[in-house]
Amino acid sequence: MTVTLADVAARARVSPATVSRVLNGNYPVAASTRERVLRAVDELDYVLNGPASSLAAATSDLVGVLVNDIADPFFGIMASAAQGAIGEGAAGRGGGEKLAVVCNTGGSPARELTYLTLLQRQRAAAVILMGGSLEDPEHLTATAAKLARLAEAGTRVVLCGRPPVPGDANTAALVFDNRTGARQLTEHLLGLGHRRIGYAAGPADRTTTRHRLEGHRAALTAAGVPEGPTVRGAYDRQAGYEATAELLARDPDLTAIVAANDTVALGVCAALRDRGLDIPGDVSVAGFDDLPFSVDAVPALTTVRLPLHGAGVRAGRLAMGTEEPSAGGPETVPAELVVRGSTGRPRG
Amino acid sequence: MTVTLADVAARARVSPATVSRVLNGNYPVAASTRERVLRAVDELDYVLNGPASSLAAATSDLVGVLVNDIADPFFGIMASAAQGAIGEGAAGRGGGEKLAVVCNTGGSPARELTYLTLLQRQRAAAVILMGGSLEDPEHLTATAAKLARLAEAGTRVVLCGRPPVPGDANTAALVFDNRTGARQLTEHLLGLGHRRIGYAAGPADRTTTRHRLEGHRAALTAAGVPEGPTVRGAYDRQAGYEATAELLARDPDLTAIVAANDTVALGVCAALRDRGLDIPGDVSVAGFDDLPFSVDAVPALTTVRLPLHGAGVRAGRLAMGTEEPSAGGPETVPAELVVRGSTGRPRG
DNA sequence: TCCTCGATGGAAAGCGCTTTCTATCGCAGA
DNA sequence: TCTGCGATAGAAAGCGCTTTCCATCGAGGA
Repeated sequence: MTVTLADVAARARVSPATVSRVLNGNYPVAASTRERVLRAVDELDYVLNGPASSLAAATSDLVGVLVNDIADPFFGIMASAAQGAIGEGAAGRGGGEKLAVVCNTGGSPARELTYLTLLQRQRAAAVILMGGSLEDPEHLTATAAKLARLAEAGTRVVLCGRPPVPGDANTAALVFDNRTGARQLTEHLLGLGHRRIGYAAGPADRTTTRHRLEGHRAALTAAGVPEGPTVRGAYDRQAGYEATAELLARDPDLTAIVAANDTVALGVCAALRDRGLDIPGDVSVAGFDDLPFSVDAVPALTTVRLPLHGAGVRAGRLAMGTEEPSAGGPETVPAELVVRGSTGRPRG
Repeated sequence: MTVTLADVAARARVSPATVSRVLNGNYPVAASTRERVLRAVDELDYVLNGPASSLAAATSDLVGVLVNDIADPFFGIMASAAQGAIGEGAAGRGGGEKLAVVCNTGGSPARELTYLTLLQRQRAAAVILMGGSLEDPEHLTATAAKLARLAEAGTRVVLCGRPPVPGDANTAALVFDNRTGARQLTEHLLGLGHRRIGYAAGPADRTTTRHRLEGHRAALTAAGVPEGPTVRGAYDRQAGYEATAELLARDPDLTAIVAANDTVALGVCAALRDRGLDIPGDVSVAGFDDLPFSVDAVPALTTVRLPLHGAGVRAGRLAMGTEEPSAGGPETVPAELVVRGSTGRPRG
């Protein structure tokens, strides 16, 4: 029925061992033999049995990329970059063809753990966790334990945009400098003269949410400006829309609103427009991430750029083992303020 | 070192066979025994060896979802929906925990084939191909052959947003009604009085591009209106930006531009704005897909809505086998015209 | 000319699980 | 009390590959 290694061996008049060696290319095989084997493979249209191979070799070519929301370009861009890096890495070396797959956790801790277990089952070669995580102690512990087991079993673990597990200095980690980015953004607003700034935050208990909020507050504190209203919501446009109403209700004299990210900012803009408020004339708006559509908003969004593509590539290479993690703990991915039309001086 | 089935069996004082049966739940095991086994599993923190299991059972729990561009929400939304459906399907049944993974082909035929092979290696339970495909005869043949082999090996194949392979009536297929959607869109423009309509098309040789263009032309032909300029480009914002310059150069009196999709439309809008043209006062703009950000464009984009989420869910269920494909060939997913502010009557 | 070593190829022992095929046990029917 | 059957559990044979020994064959070196 299905063609096996043995069939190929028989056709090429060699032993199964030789076929295996030709396919894996990690053992000297005479050129003529190799060619004969490859021809047989071709003629029989043979495809290696992955499970059998993984079982015998005790490794697999699967690389898992866990993301919080695959429908969000923030993750899409990083995942795409990582997948690209993993693909080209494979092309570079001889037989290391890796299957990079992305798994969508939907931000659910349970699904995250499930995927991690499934990946562990598959004896994945590497796992990349992208994006902030829930700050629930229980989940953190469970995740840390899972990652430790994975690492122990030989799976390379890479954290990308998620703080490193405390006490575990040896898994590669890329952390986004959300704090500094957020701080610069608020400083920019402060510099323009804003003193009443609302904040449309992301979901509670998420590292990304917390870090951005901390940066925001740090800027405020440093400038001696009192903190304005803050409301929390999901990382989507509707949350931004709703947050705006709430923010304005709490302080009708707001002159600026900082959003958890660009998507939320879009919702904020929509809400403002619907109330007949001008951006940035009446209220300035700022986002975060600098996703592709941000420049197309009207007015274009002031935001903080994160080198998502670059981070994804780096994560992919770390996962492939083609690049080594930096020696001194987690690497910081810098954030860069991008000023556009959605922020301006407050009226008055 | 690593815990195996045998270890669990020893601890629970049963045979490996029994442990396997408890884990797979497809054979009667006395409640007391089952409990003892489960406790042992828990105590030893046992995780099934996927490759071994797949090898012995000749099946795996992997479901591959191939998309053209994971950074594009068009695919992100569908993939997310499919993954959700596959996850919940697993929760519903007893042990059918499936690992839905998305693979990013980047629109490259070669990568598509590579992923298909890799999935075939893994003896994937199902494969979902999302989005239009390249219309190169050679690639079509190769893909069809690959899919046939997969199906033959027991992998369920689902096409979502891609035309069915000719001559293969038995793989499940969901086809988007791009033609009708595009036609309605252009009819809408025609109804508003537009007679000089430019078209910013997607990449050549792609089914999606062709179908949308055909619908557009059909509307034009039916109305006896001559076709305006058409330029092709990628499915991204920059392509739209550049296409606009070209379109306007070819016909400075254009009163409307139809874009291949919403992302391209955003680029068109940006280009128009940069030239000081009003939308829709000077030029009307229309997109396709109705991605989430379309409503946030200013003015909000007139577009054609495709039920991406629903299609993704359906594809996921077909892949799981929890829903049967419709009997009479491929299912058509309807497109719906959504009129918003970016289209209006031409001046004069 | 004999021996040693490098280059190749084969034999065979698993990798950890699933799944027949059997064996056992207890109880209902006769 | 004996037979038979349903319900469980175990034994053992692989699933298709990788990889560690070994065996073989020439070609130099002594």
